[in-house]
Amino acid sequence: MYRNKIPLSFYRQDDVVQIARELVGMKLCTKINGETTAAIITETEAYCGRSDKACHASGGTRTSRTETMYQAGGVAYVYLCYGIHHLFNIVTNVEGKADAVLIRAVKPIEGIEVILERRETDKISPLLTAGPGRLTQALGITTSMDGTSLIKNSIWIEKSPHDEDIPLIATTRVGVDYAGEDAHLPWRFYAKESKWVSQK
DNA sequence: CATTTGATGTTCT
DNA sequence: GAACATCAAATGC
Repeated sequence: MYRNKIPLSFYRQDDVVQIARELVGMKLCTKINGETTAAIITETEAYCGRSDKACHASGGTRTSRTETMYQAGGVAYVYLCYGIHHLFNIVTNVEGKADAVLIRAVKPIEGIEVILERRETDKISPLLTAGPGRLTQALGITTSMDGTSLIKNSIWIEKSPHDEDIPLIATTRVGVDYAGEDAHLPWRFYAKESKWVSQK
């Protein structure tokens, strides 16, 4: 069942923007307290530690929070946003280069009942998992998973059969107005035909 | 419908 | 003390 797991070599490539593009359509899986959930990634954003003012690690600043991003690609970077929401990122590139891809929206495909329970609702709609704070709650991802390897069996990503040739929209990232010029970079990607995205 | 506001914790000034 | 990669509920048309 785990044979389609994405290898570390994928995460350690240099071009974080290209990785963000390729992640759309792949399958994000979690297994927490014995409960497995899985969802197709529909929306991502790229953050580049060296040149991008929107990145927490811009300009090479290292803090205890961002230290995870400086690890070699293939681990989870999870941090708390606005004191409430856990945001899930995938660390990329080699050790010392702090790049990451934020997962902003997914479409649930396995473990729907568990997801409904975690979200405290009984309605299946994009409100369930479209939005960076929503999908982490739905899949059970919290800051305690910060630094977790993506080739182990609590969080991982698999290739899914239909992840080629999905029409993508490239546009500007959300909520990064403070980043000046870098706020205009077209580093947000989402599946054009999917309803499971955070906003158009 | 659109817009505003309260919740809430970690980081940095 | 301010800012922050957000969400949901409340308020204003």
